[in-house]
Amino acid sequence: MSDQARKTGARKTASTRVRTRTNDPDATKANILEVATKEFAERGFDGARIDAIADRTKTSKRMIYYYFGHKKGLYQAVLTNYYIRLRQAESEIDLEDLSALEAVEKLTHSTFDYHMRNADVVRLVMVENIAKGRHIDELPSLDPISSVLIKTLKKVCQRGYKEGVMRKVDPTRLYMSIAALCFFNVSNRYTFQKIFNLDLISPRAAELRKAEVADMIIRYVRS
Amino acid sequence: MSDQARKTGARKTASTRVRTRTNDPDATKANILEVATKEFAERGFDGARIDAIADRTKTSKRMIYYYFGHKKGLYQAVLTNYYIRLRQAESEIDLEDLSALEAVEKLTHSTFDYHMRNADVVRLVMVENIAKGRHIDELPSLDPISSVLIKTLKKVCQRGYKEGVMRKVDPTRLYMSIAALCFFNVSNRYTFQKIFNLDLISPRAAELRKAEVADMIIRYVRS
DNA sequence: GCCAAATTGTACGAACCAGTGCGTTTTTGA
DNA sequence: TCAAAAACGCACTGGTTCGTACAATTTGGC
Repeated sequence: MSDQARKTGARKTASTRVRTRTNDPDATKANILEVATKEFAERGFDGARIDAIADRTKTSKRMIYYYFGHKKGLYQAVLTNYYIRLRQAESEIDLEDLSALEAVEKLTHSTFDYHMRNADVVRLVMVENIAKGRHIDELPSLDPISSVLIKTLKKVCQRGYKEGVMRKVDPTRLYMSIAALCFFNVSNRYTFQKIFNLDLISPRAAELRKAEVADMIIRYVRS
Repeated sequence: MSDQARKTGARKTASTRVRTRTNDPDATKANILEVATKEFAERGFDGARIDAIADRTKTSKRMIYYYFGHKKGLYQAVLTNYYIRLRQAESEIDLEDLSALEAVEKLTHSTFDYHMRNADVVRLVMVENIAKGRHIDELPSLDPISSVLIKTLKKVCQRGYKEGVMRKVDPTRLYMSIAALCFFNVSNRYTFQKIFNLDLISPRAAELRKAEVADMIIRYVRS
């Protein structure tokens, strides 16, 4: 884990120094973020309790305010942190060595698995959308364009089109469809299960649905 | 509007009597529900403020508690009310006179439009899923099975299969896919727009996406 | 070793908010 | 007409929760 490296280490200003300290701000911050992520994902922005976060942290409430200023600042830090992790996960998907259709299938499978495994990320996104994106809008750092994933997918789409196995499809909109199908399974779990009495959680049901989603995407893109 | 009828009228016990009254509990309740729906959809369960609801109501906070007991009770009433309206909207879709594929297409279009037009309903569902369905679980009245929509869709699927124009597909899972694609556009509007810089709201973009979604569904079901 | 700056702990305050006590008006049924 | 029940309004409270004042400790540079 790169968290470990961060804990005993590097500052932005003096990046290679290694220190052992009892006051360890980076570790403390990381610890707070981890706990806060769970709390915000679990209860939403307004439902989240700073005291509850503080209790589960190795440190105190005072530190939360020291490092993150306000509840909103903490939440925004959680969001930023989540996007960093998401990009990492995305960039780890290797589609180069596959045929175009196989690449689309693998991407769909990976996206599905990622959403299933990271329900708290899905919930965070829901929370932010309920807030109408007002927190994420204030974050200057995330430049909207630089999504590695879309670039990769674009290449795949172009390759598939040239080889004649795929129709011409817009990569961003294709990804939106993939994301929609993968996201829904996690995001709408509780209501859909209640209303339609359908298992969405068990590993077996998940595998079945994953295949179904991939099938749907493949049928959509192939010529 | 049937609200108007309700305002000047009928009780469960004495159903045909017409009264003019200054104390009008049914209108008051309906008014509270309407305002509460907006507030809960806008701010989530924890973010919603009873005082804010009361202010926008024709009546007072005391009345909210008189009729609905607690915040939770009010929220559950809002949920129930929403499901009643949803079923109504569903039952108004007529697929009988269409060919199987046309029926699937029309259902997709209708579902898409419904979600676009009723963003507050979408938000309510998100809110309830953030709450892990704990409120909806306590509602005894909604029997999970009786979804008119699924029954209709089942007939369509069987018809299409017999006629050889459709593959064999499970109607509930098909509806899940339709719902996922339609829901996402509204639910993840803000974050998706921010990250991928994609218009999701304008009528033109909506029409385009609607056609795309329907296309995807049709390609999935046809043989 | 010593000082300024960076960290951390404790206890508290002020605002906010769900929910209520109590009194008043309106309606219903006889 | 009258009493009981239902519908309504005002003002308040008790608990919760974000955020902070203040004091104490630790660290890095000299």
